[in-house]
Amino acid sequence: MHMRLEKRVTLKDIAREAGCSAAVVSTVLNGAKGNTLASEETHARIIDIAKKLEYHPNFSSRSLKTSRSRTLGIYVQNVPGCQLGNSYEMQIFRGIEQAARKSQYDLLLINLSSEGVPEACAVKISERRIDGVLLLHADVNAPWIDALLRVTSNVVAIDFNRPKAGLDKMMFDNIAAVRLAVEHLAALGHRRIGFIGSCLEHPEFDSVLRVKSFRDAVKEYELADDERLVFTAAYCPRQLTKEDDYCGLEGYYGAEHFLSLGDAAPTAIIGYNDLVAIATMKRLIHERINIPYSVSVIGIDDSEYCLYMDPALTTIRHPLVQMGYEGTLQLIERIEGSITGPEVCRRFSPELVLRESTAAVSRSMPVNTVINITSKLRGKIERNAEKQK
Amino acid sequence: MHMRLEKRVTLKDIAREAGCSAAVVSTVLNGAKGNTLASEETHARIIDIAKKLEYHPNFSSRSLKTSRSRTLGIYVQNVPGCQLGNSYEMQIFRGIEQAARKSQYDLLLINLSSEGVPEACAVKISERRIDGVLLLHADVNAPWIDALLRVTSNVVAIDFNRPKAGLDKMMFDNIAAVRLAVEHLAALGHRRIGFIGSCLEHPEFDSVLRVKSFRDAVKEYELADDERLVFTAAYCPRQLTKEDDYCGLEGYYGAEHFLSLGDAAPTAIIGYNDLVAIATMKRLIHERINIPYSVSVIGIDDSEYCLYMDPALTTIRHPLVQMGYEGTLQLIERIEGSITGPEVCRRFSPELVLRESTAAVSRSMPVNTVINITSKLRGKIERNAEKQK
DNA sequence: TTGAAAGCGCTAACAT
DNA sequence: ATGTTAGCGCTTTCAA
Repeated sequence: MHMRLEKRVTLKDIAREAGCSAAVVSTVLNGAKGNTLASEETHARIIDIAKKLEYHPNFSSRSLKTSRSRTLGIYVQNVPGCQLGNSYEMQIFRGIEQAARKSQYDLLLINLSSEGVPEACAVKISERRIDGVLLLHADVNAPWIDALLRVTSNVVAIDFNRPKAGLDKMMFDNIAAVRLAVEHLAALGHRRIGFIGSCLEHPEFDSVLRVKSFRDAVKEYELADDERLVFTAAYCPRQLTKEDDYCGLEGYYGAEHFLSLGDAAPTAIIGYNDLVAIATMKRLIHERINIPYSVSVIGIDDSEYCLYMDPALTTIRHPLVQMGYEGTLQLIERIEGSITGPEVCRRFSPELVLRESTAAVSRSMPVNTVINITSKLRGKIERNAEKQK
Repeated sequence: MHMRLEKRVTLKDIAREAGCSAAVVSTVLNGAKGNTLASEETHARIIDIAKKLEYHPNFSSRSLKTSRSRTLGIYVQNVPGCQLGNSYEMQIFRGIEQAARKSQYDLLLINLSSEGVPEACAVKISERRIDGVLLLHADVNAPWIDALLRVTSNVVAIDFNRPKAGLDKMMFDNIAAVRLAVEHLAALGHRRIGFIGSCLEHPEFDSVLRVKSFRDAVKEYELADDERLVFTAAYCPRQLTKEDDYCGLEGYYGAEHFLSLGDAAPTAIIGYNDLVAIATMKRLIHERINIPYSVSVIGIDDSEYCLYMDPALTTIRHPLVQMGYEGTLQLIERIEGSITGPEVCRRFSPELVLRESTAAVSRSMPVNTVINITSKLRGKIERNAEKQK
């Protein structure tokens, strides 16, 4: 019972039914390539019959003929130990799917997480005549990318920030993101803002950029320019590993560091990502420090966890769905040849997501800070509704 | 520059180079179908040349000939408003990917979240000669499923619990999950356990099953059998909507209900899923109730949020990766005809994930319960390591 | 042990 | 306006 072999309807079937040749049917069904080859009448008749017979073109056949497959490959770089990527990727996927559907492309999953061989993309291009590839936070400087680019120029990298020539890139504007966080806190009256960066030996490009942006923003907004307010490996009690980093451990150590500063402690803390900010919050809460009334905390990324924290974490959001969407449209344009120019590199603007972990600077801590949980959940509902568009 | 049209190597190229016909090359490269048709020598030579020329078979061509595509379709049902599905699906995806890779199948994304037409699966089968379909928590009773089953029997539903004939199912053992939660709490000495079920007008099959399982487990473990300890719509101050449910709002109301019970309040609470348990925790924390020393809280599902809660939420885990993996192997066996029997329905066992939100029943609340965050994070690290296998 | 040939379903150049 | 034809790359039967 493994295959129901009822014969599928082909062009020939339609041709027979319509009393014409398969070629006519083909041209009619493919939109007649501009010129109205078939007569009004046959045209209508063929369309009719195709519908009646529930005709679906055989893509293999078409692909064999045209060397195109109307398929986009998705390659997600496996970031070991990173569990948080999940919802990230899914959001980008949503954008990709929307754009692909709109343009009638299908999506082939080339790599998600497994021990995927790096040359997988090139292989799929060869085997399946994939038309192009979407790279999700891939290490664009890996040698296999160059090999891939030698095979095709239909490659778009989504959510990666390293400079790299030869492919289109959809990037998150890290600089603007940090500036937005600083701006938000400054507007709330904070003057001493702490920043917790990555404590890896070789931090990701992203986090380096964020630390730098913070220092710039501090100057721009004329805030306390105190080196102790930037927590990085120098202050970290030990060299962190990748795993520590994915857990946001620097948030823990960073909080302790800031706590040790006494009067010089910041009144607001920016985590270089949400996980760090969350760990920071936990450490502060254990110290019975009220967030946000004693210290404000803000993250970057808007991962799903933010919403379930208590208080819910204010953060800076990537427009991930949009990045997926635009990246896919870009790729399709390349494929269809309407873009032939040099690579484009679009930078997507961050957005402040106001929740409960930031507040105006204040010295008095309210005695009871029971926050109605429904207000928080309401936020999620609205966000969902908006996402459903 | 939209396509590099360097000609791909074909069987013919190899044949020419090897001085034999394409037919021989084909048989050799396809594993010679058991019998050693080609001479030892030509065999080796052909393999060699294929490697040298970096030959990759053209799948379209093969598919055109065989009507098979070595492709599995993935259809993820769009559950409106449900953001939490993300990491769920990704975990199942991982399992699917592993199995598919192992068996050399590729994965086509048929539907993720958009307004995907329900007949999409059947269309892809027709157009792309997809060999089978994986349904992720789809509503198996939707009419389009029947239409699909009329086209193919190569359909496996993953993570769905409604009874349904005609397709293979990989299901989560809800009954065992609830029993496991109860068992864990009972072992900790709890005798009055509260359960918070869904408060929807028409709750999902899952949650109904979980409530029922709870009542059974209460009898089995001879716990306090007090109707007030089962919070469902009857006690809910208002009829909840789907969105409220996805936010776990019943956890909020459930906690209030239990709080109002005074001496009859439970010493431990089970949320019918993690979100509910999380909302319960929040409500209790706002009431300054210590978790786990005054009240234990446990969830079901093991969503990623659990780990970032404070205290980290003890829960019952779905073996999602495994369900994806096994479901895919099952589908492939169907496709390849090694299974022709009636549908199988595998039920996957839950697993207790011990974190910090449950503890032995106690009347004395410790004054200071600062938990070292590193122990918690350590848990994540180990889990990650284990997942990397 | 190897080769010739047919054909999967479609497209596109060319002929009518 | 419509038909004929060749061929995309592969598998597979049958013949040599």
